[in-house]
Amino acid sequence: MDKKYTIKDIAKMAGVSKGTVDRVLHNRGKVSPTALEKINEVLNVIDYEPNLIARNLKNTKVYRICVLLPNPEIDPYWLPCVNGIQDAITEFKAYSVIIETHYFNPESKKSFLKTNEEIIEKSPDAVLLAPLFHKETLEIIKQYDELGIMVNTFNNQVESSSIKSFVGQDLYKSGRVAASLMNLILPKGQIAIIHIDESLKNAVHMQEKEKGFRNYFDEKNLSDFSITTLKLKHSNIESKFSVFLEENPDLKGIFITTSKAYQIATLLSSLQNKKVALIGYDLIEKNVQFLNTGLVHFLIHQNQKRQAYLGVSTLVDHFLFRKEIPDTILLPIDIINVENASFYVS
Amino acid sequence: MDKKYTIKDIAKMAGVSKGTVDRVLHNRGKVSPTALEKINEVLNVIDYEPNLIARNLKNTKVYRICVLLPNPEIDPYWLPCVNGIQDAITEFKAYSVIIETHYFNPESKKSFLKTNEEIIEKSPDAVLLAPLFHKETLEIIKQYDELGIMVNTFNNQVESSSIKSFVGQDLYKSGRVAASLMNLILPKGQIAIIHIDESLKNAVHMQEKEKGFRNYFDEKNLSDFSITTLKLKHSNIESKFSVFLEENPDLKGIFITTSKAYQIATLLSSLQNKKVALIGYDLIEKNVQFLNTGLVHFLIHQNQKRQAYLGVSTLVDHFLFRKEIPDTILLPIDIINVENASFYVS
DNA sequence: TATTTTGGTGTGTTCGAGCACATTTTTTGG
DNA sequence: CCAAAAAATGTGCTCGAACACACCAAAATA
Repeated sequence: MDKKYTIKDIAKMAGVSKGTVDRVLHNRGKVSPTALEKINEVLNVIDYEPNLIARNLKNTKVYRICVLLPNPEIDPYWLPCVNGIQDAITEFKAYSVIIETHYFNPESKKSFLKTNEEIIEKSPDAVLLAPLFHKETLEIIKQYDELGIMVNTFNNQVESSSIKSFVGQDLYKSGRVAASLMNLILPKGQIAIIHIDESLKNAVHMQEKEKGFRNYFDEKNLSDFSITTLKLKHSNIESKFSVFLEENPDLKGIFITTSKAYQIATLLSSLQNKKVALIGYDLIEKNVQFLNTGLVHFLIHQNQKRQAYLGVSTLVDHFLFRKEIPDTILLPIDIINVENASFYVS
Repeated sequence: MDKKYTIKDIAKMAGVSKGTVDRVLHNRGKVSPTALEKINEVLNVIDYEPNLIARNLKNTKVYRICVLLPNPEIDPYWLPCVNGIQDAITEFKAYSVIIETHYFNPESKKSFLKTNEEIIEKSPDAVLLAPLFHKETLEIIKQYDELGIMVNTFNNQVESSSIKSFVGQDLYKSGRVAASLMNLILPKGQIAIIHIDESLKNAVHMQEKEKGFRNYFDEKNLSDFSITTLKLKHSNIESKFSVFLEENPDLKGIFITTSKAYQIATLLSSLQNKKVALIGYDLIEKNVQFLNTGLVHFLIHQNQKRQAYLGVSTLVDHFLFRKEIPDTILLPIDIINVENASFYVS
């Protein structure tokens, strides 16, 4: 159990050459029954594990992994992902992999398609993408599939047999988690679900969260609550939200399904006498600030950094160390309040 | 940026031999200023990263890492740690490391010392230990230090310059997290902090949590709360706790500082009309069951599995890949309720 | 019987870093 | 100026797996 055996050791023990052992280990045939038996006997006794380091040294192929995600300068939501990818690049720079990041404009399907064309030009071994646009994603996945390029996704789930793996969160469940926390803060009253988003690209995301949130209250038969949905865009937040507040003076809680909770918190902070429970998503700086001031009660951590990191690292582990790629990696739904936030912000 | 450069490439570019490049890279001296300059010029232009795989291949030393922790058959609290170590063993079995687990009886200082002697016999390169007994730990750490054996710790923090690293949680902060959740569940009333433990070995653990818990309420000047501490042992839980309940009929919440919340929950479940908020530690099966039935409101996840895994993996990364070992790894204080529990139980 | 085809086996080289040692060049001192 | 010492540089081997290829036998074919 102590020693690490090598092919040479096995060869010596079985009284054959390392070439024969190698043929047995890889079922390459051309081995006599006598030799096969002798080698198998040895293999049954010892616990042979091929040295991964030596195995890889011979492999001079440089694997190329392209990551495709929205430009974080346009939407800072994606900044943590870039950091996660950067971590992976640093970690794996000493190995024969090249990890490249490509940005597209999250407001433009055209940009998404164009960036994919650029990636295909580079003929990578795998791509990791944030498939914001459903229809377009299916189109380009078909192309990748034909070219034999492996496709992994993160953040958004798209059903396709050509997608090898998905890293993300169970959004429905995360809506339920938010609901359970809201239920804890409030004994009863009116709750608003607010979707803040520029385009419809996150529609599925937000809907799943809403479903989970509503389902929690439905299931519990909590008739003391009434739930309203409100859709906002950046351009109309202030006006539309103030109207909503006026029309619903008894509003007790708000669940914001995107990372823009700070925008609602900002508006509420100007109305001193308003006391509304806020639950939102993502540990971006502005949100954490409002967590500290007490205006935001809970944040749900989507851990995009780790999503992106895992998306890349499973690919690297696959190419370099022949590890299996899991179909789905669902990250835990971390509950964050002011007391434990500091351990999650990297 | 694309190609991975090798020492041979650098040698060719600088017009010298790979031996000279090697001497420059390792400051081994015996290099003329002319050669040094030529090589440095090349190094400034390209981005050389030595191939970790090749570097390690030459290193035939088999590193031995011994892990020392309480026998999980005596205290199942340690079962997740064993799983974490098992994960590490599986992951690293193809590398030149041997990871061994040694158990001691958590009730016996003698057993702790004896197991340490056994480990010293094996002359490992590093040990990872759960330092349950403070005084004894300092003793044996001295021995390890003299033998040049690296010592890392997890679960319990012990201050010593001879300890290279600690993986665990900020217990004070975790007490505060528990308090913040309790404060959310209860508007006011009496709260009990219950320590359930057979021996005093976890005294520091429990005290720190209590400190954090009390500090939260002190800081907020929440005079609507009164906090009592109760110490229990397995043998007297039932009797002592029922007496306590009778004497404190207005008890509204209980914070259990160990993983034994299920024991309190069991007792409370027999008293139907009692409605007390329970917050405890650790996602052991019985605790999660009570989370599901609603008797336990929150659990704080100490993530022992990951603690143990990280304790081992940082050592392996250090020996094999020359990674730095961080002084302290503080895992996040995960807040668990019935809705997100399933993502954390491994 | 001579020659090709197989089946079975062992040998040798490669990967990149690291280091020991051999070789060449330069410097020093008598 | 030459020998010896010192400095600088290059060569060659090693690690373990993987695979190409060389080799030798026995069997199949001409």
